[in-house]
Amino acid sequence: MSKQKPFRLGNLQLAIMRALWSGGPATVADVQRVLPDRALAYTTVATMLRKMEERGLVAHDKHGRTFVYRPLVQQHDVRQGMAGDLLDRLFAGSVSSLVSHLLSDRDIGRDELEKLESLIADQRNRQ
Amino acid sequence: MSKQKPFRLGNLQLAIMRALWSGGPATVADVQRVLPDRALAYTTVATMLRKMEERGLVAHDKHGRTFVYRPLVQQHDVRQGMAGDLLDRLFAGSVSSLVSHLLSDRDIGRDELEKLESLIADQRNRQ
DNA sequence: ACGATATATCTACCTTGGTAGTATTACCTA
DNA sequence: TAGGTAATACTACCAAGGTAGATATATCGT
Repeated sequence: MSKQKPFRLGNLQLAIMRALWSGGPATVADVQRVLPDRALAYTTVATMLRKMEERGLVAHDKHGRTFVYRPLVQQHDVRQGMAGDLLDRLFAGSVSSLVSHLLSDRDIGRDELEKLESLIADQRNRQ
Repeated sequence: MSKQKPFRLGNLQLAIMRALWSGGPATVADVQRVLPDRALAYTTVATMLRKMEERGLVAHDKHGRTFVYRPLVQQHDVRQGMAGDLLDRLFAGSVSSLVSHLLSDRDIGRDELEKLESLIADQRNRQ
């Protein structure tokens, strides 16, 4: 578990990964269409996907002459990497400190709170 | 509260901010000396501090002809900004989802768990 | 068969973080 | 007062994220 380097993804790269994770393999046009609000040029998306392929984040298969991209890294790993990175760099590894900041800044619903409670209860039983 | 743009700080910038937050106002030499392991050239630190001043992250006063830098942004705000940013970009705002990833990836001590519990209890009572 | 459209490739540019060398200037000390 | 030291200023460079234009090419509908 947990030894890949910490996946420092930019905003656009993350948006693209999200699109691929949730929507499955997609062409450049697909990704462009699904990208939220941001009206990006087709070539911008194409260029970004090419750069991401170089970095090993995605891969493509050819359907006819069209590239169909798919994610190579899993959402879980990216989440793990980036969250752990932030935790260490900004909160010295203290989860409670991180959560404390989040709770004080945001409105958290009752259901979220309940989920948190049961997460912690589970963790307790596990130790 | 919470409307400043999301403070995207790099690694070195964060390290420098941490030094200023915890050690108080400092000269370039101070910061260089205190920076962990990384043996950076004096001018590297100086350049970074100048760039950070342009961005409004720090400011300096003159003691004689020596610059003494101090933080302009608070640790709390940076934490808030970066944590909230990550939360939205990667976990669709779900704190429980973030915590779930963190708990499954790391060894959390009993004391941390207890702090988390009481944080959540407090939040419950507040609603 | 032809033209419009979709697709991919290539190239270029800007910004920011990061790193540092060189040059200049002020200051202190012998 | 001359020379070393420490500080700032200036400039340059690289990598990566992001953005897109221009160009070439394939494909599809009429």
